[in-house]
Amino acid sequence: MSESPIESRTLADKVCEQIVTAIVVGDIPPGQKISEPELARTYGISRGPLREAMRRLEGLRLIERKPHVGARVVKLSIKELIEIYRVREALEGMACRMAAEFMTEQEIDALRTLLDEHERSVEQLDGRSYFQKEGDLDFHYRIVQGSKNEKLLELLGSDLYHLVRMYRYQFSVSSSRPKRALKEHRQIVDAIEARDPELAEMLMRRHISAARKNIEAKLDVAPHREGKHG
Amino acid sequence: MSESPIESRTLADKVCEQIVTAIVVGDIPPGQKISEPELARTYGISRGPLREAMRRLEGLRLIERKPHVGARVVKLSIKELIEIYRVREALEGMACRMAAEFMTEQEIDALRTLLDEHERSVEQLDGRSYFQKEGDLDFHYRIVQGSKNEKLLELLGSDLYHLVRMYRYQFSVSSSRPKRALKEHRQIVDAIEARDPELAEMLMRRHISAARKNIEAKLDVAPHREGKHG
DNA sequence: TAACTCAAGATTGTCGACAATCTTGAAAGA
DNA sequence: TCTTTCAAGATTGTCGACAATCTTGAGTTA
Repeated sequence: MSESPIESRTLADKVCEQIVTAIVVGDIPPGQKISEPELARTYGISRGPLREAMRRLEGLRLIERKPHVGARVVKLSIKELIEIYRVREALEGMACRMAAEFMTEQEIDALRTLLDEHERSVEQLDGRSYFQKEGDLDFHYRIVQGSKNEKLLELLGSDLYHLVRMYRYQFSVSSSRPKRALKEHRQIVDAIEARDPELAEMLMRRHISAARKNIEAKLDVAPHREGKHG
Repeated sequence: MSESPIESRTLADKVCEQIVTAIVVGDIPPGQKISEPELARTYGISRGPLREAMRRLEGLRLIERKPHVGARVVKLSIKELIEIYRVREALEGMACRMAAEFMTEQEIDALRTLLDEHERSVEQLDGRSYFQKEGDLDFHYRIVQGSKNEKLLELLGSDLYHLVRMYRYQFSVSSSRPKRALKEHRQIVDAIEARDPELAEMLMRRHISAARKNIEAKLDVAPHREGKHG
């Protein structure tokens, strides 16, 4: 099945992946204008595949293009971050509901194992490094997988995933209360294991909603106004 | 501001729009393999912009590409249709909740006017033509706009919109009970006007969930199995 | 007869060059 | 001095051609 490391991935795909990482971790800063010939030289390819990669980045909402003007890396705003949390609340709530129906026992066990690892990580490292970044995303990603709904996986796992990572890296937004978050994660797994879709959805929505409100409070954002300048 | 009919839309954009319509209404049938040189000749452009357009179609999930093999129009399946309804239930539910908070009085009035038009359409045409296709989408689209959440608008209005239209055209899926649907629409607007987010979300979710269950029952789909051959 | 090999054809991926558009900086005029 | 105009430069959009890969059909062999 997966023994042949299919190198038939096209140049555009590989370069796209590299640029995604470069943007997410901040090597290419937000707001930066992107010069096609320059980037093409940087990655040693022609403008053709580079433009294909950029079109894909546009689909991921990581860059914005204007005809005859050029492309620039999106600049993150608090407003958009809040909006994304609303979307996640809706989508991941539904995913959690369906995970309570369709997740297999093995997947649930693996989820518990993951939470045990997180607990050790929280205790040892005072909850700084892993858990707050990729680890938390791991948990959420697995639940989305457990929903067995490929559309949800596409939207959350492919479209929003990179943006969420970008925010975490650049704004250092993270649960800021790892132990509380971990406890909520355990409650969610309990609900899934109990095959209680209603409860599972409610807990996930509260979990994400709490994170959003935490950010709103921290950054003193009036939630009912549309702050144009972040 | 908006007096100059900016024709600076690129070739790829215009052709992309044409191909979207061609796919949605079935001029290019599902499963059809797409030949780049042929399509390029058809629309009188070169392969360069055509490939850009196709990359965009891929982002809209209207075609699927495999490296070195080619692209083909997605073939719709009942399974995917059901999945989309789940996504819509989650996303439009949230949109409706937020619309109850942020929609302006003018927008609510316009929504009522739209429903009046729908009612006439339902009475006169026995609910066949307009209401069952674009009209219903109008209603849902306006509520998403009313949420004032641009991410929701992106996901529902740009990404899922064309797929939903495609299903409507090709499977003739429509509420099949226009009067019932219209009544539910009115209830939703009532909740929005009453500024009751909880109720608004619940009604919208029930509205979409009912449509999904209706399809499942009609097409005799076991909702808990993953039917591979649609 | 069935399965395998391989070569011809077609298709996609990639490249470099030209044309159209936008941005800039300086020069001219009020 | 400030505003306007315009031309040079750079950047993006478009095109045609070449290279790499896949698909196909015929031919060969067990």
